[in-house]
Amino acid sequence: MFTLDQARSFVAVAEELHFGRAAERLNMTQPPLSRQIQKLERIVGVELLERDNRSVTLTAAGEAFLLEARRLVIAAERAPENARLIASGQLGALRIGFTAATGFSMLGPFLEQIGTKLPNVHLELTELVTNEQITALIDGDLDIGLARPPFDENLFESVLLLSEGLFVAVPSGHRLESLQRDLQVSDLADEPLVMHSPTKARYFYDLVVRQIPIEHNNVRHTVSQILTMISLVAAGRGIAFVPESAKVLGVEGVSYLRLSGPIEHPVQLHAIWNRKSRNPALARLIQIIKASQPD
Amino acid sequence: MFTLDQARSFVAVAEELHFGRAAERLNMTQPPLSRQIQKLERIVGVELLERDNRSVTLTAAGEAFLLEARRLVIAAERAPENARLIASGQLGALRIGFTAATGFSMLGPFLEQIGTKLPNVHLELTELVTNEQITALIDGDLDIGLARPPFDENLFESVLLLSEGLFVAVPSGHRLESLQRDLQVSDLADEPLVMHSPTKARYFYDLVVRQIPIEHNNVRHTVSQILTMISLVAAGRGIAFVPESAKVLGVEGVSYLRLSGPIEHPVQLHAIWNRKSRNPALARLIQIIKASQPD
DNA sequence: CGTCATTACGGAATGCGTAATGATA
DNA sequence: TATCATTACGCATTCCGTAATGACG
Repeated sequence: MFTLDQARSFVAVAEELHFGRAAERLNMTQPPLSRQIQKLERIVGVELLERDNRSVTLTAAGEAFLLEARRLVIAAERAPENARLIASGQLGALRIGFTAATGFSMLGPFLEQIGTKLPNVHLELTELVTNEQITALIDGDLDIGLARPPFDENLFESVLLLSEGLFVAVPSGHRLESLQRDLQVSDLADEPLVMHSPTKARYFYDLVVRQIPIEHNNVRHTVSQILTMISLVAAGRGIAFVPESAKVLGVEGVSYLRLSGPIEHPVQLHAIWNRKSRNPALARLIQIIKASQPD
Repeated sequence: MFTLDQARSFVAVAEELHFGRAAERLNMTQPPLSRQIQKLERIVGVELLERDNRSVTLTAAGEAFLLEARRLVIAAERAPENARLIASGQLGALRIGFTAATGFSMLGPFLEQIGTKLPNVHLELTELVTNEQITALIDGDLDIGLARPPFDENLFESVLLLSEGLFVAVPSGHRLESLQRDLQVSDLADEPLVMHSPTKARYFYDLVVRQIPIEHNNVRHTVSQILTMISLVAAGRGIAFVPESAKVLGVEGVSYLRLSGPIEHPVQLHAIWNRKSRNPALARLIQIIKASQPD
């Protein structure tokens, strides 16, 4: 097989139609150039140039080969470009997992920021609950997740993106609404509840249970998605504990009441990624996240 | 710039994900392969493979570069193919000149034959009188012509393709037609003539003059193209000397009468080409012509 | 200890540049 | 004789293969 150098040499000679000038252009002397062309012709098995000692001409075969050689040289010169961009994280793909709740608050600005800073990185979005994100991250099916704690510190690194208040969603016109103040835990006794699934929405479940003594008799439904909860609240099936960002869901017939508690913003959202990930675009994204969240 | 060998090496390693097997596939030992990959990575400026001493994995950049490298290697392997085909005359283009008269007899079968034997050679056709063909052949604007003698033997080589009888074209119902036999030169005395141009259709002019004592007073028109002549004959402007193949023109109101002479088939058609031509497709065509016309 | 990639080293091949040769107008 | 491609030759570099080393389960 011939060499890219030979192809480049041939292109130069074919364009100059003069070994001397071509050699100059290639920063070499004529003799080695002459030999390279001869070698190329031997490899291709065809006379590419007609030298009649006064002028150099392309043969018909040479003309065809010139096109191929040029394409080849150009392709070779450009080949590393993408690889370099990908390695620097400026080009590539990021597979982002997010929970339904984040989809309505955090996700938009988050993607906006990535899109601005990494315009050539393709973003692939998947809605997954935290647990699903964890396994996807472990399996390498996801690059980064927007999820709730806790995470295994050995496997994952994370950054706190957002803390927000815990609210109580009630059907519009509910008696609690008329209190006209932040709710206390004691206000909620005996209220029928739409609760989080202790397995699929463990974070919220634990968060709520930690703050409020739940009467399990009051639990009417157990669901895993915020939107489902709120729909059930709207349908008058009970009240539910939701993050402040659930307000933007804009479901009709639901009011949101702040719940007082020991921590002002107990509901946390983290960006989380696998420490083993080798995706350069992720590394880049992490830099960006850390730079904009310096805590 | 990296080497095609390095690209090929990389493709092998990336596909095998194992230096040992890749080396085997490349018919070499591991150490040089390892070095080639390192060198490639240094040139590209990026880590393409992740070696963790138990397994080899592609990095994101390596994955992108693999695609480029594969394309490059394949393109390089195929590049000589067309050049070789062109050099052997099996691919390329032939610019063929022909006279109007040949267009109606010889040209069809001639092209048919080329098309069968050289299916991948593009045929470009131009209608030119012999003189124009000669200059086009000299200028390199034509590869081969179908023309009438004489040719400069120093510049051109030629092969006799066809000899045919000389006929007299007369308006239908002409008195000569009623003779019911081949015409003699003496039959034509005092007939008004549509004659060939001594410059543009020199071959026919000379041919006719050599055989028949032309009374220049009888010459009504001087034209260069057979079809024009016959149209004038049909219009009753006189009689004309034409090759037998003119019959197939099928002009209404014209009859063709054989003219006896010293030579039975005095009208010759040659394939003619420039000895200096370097078009391999022409060389191939000449072989074919000579093989089918062994004289 | 076995596997597999990498480094160390010696010898062969490749490839450059300078000098000489050859061919052509 | 001048120009330009090609061959001759010596030297530096590249690159292979064998052998040794290193990392990891």
